[in-house]
Amino acid sequence: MAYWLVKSESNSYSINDLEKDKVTHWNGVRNYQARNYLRSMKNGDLVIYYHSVVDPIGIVGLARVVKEAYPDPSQFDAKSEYFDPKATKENPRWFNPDLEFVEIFESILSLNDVRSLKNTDKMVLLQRGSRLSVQPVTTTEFQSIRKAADSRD
DNA sequence: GCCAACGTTGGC
DNA sequence: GCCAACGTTGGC
Repeated sequence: MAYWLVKSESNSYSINDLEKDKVTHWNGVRNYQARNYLRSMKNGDLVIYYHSVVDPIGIVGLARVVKEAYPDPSQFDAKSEYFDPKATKENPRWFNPDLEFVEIFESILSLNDVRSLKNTDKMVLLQRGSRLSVQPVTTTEFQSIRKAADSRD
């Protein structure tokens, strides 16, 4: 099993929205590296949910992969902001998995909180200039975050 | 609001 | 295929 991290702005799709929806198609990503990670996700992988840009910024909870990547329908929709004229149904460009809600942490782990944990110094999230909205997370990184979240209730 | 960092585009 | 210009991301 692998671990991942996804970013979302809480005013567009927060973890509370995911809790309400139970499952969502993680679509609208238009970056090739992020897409490649999305296509690598396997059923059962755990996904750290991160709220970016909008305060409070930080890690807010967990999701799980429940359906492996399939074509993002919005790429074919000329009315969608995610429309891609170069994508065809025979040769789609963008693929996304379904994620289901797992849990909301007792409190948000800020970037500084994450920095202060053991084994997180190599996390993609903390690297200078890192803008990827889908990132791989190692087992040790995940365990540090899991432990920090559990010690806060 | 600033701006560093990065990705994408397009002229050549 | 290079690379300058531009647009976007995202923390502060």
